[in-house]
Amino acid sequence: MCAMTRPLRRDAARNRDHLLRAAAAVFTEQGLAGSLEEVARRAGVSIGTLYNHFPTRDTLIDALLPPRLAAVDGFAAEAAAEPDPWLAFTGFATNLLSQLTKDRALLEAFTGDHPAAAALADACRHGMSHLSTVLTRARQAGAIRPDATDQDVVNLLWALSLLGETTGEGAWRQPLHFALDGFVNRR
Amino acid sequence: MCAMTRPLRRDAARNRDHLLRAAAAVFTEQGLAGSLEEVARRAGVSIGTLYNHFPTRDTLIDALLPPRLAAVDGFAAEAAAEPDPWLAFTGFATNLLSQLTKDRALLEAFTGDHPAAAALADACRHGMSHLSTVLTRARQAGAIRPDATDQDVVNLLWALSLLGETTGEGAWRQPLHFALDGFVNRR
DNA sequence: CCCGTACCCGAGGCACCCCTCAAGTACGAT
DNA sequence: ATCGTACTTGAGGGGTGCCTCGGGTACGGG
Repeated sequence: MCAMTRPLRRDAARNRDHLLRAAAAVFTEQGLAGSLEEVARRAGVSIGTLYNHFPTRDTLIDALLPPRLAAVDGFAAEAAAEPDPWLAFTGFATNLLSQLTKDRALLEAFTGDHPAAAALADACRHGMSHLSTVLTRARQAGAIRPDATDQDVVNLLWALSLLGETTGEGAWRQPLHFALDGFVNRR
Repeated sequence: MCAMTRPLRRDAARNRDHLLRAAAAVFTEQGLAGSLEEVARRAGVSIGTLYNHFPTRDTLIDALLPPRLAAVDGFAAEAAAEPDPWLAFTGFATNLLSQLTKDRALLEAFTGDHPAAAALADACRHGMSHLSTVLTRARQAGAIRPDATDQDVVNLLWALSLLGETTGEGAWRQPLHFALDGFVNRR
């Protein structure tokens, strides 16, 4: 926990850094099940070295994902600052999707395709609670139809994320726009 | 083309049948990139025999998918018989999704994940034209918002299919219901 | 019943991946 | 400059999958 461990030797620190960068690239492209040998190759390092630094795939994932979660926290803050609860919700949804479709690893982390590591499970719950907050506000303001559950919204966003992952840029934007219209409360 | 080829020997016909059944199961579970050795194993046949009957993966796929397309044609007929253009559309969409989420191979065929065989490309265009027909009717009746393109609808359905494939049964039904509401024309 | 041949088998070559470990390298404290 | 050791290396064993091909099996016409 605390930084009581001796600092890494310079070459080791460099290698670890290269590995993390390479893993980010490979996981973003191939998902969390991407090839570790490919990671080592791209890092310019032997496969043995990869296993020295990260004994299991999950330790690598855990070292990699936390930074990316900052983005989601940022979206939540942005949503909290938006006075209109409906706009807060749609803005959050759009931001989240744009993030998830850019990064296959993040999507798999959120959707739990991988029996991954501790930090990951936390992250997932964290993101969900942000979404839940935004939704609750919209619901209390009467902006969202009352028969729509949190899970329905999650499923819609999840679906469009999967689409974005396979089609690449932007195919999800119009559908999201129309679909969200279907969640408006028309008393 | 015509059945000028000598009929198969009895054991060969049996093996071919077993292979097709096994392939259907494996492709439905694992997608069109599923293991051919697994197919041979489940068919109770050697891998060599599989390659005797189907020299490439695509010949196997082509022999397998056409029957399943009948279902989609049926949905289109049902939609044509429905007097209300909006109900025709939503019914068709629901039926299509329920089919695509049951069969990963069919979904991949439609979404073109696989650089597959001739019959498949036809099938895809065929299904699209059915959808286009239903949509055009709804649009001409003024039931659907005019700024929604065919592609937007396709993308939404595609997205929910992907969701259904990963979550299994039913997670797409409510989201589809709400999302379609967003496509209603509220002049 | 017999034989030609249509068909089947499965070992084996190739490629990729996971993970380990004994031997070698190079960092940095002295 | 020297040496202990933290770190790196890459061959290698085990696994899975694709596809081929030479030898064996059994079907069915005669």
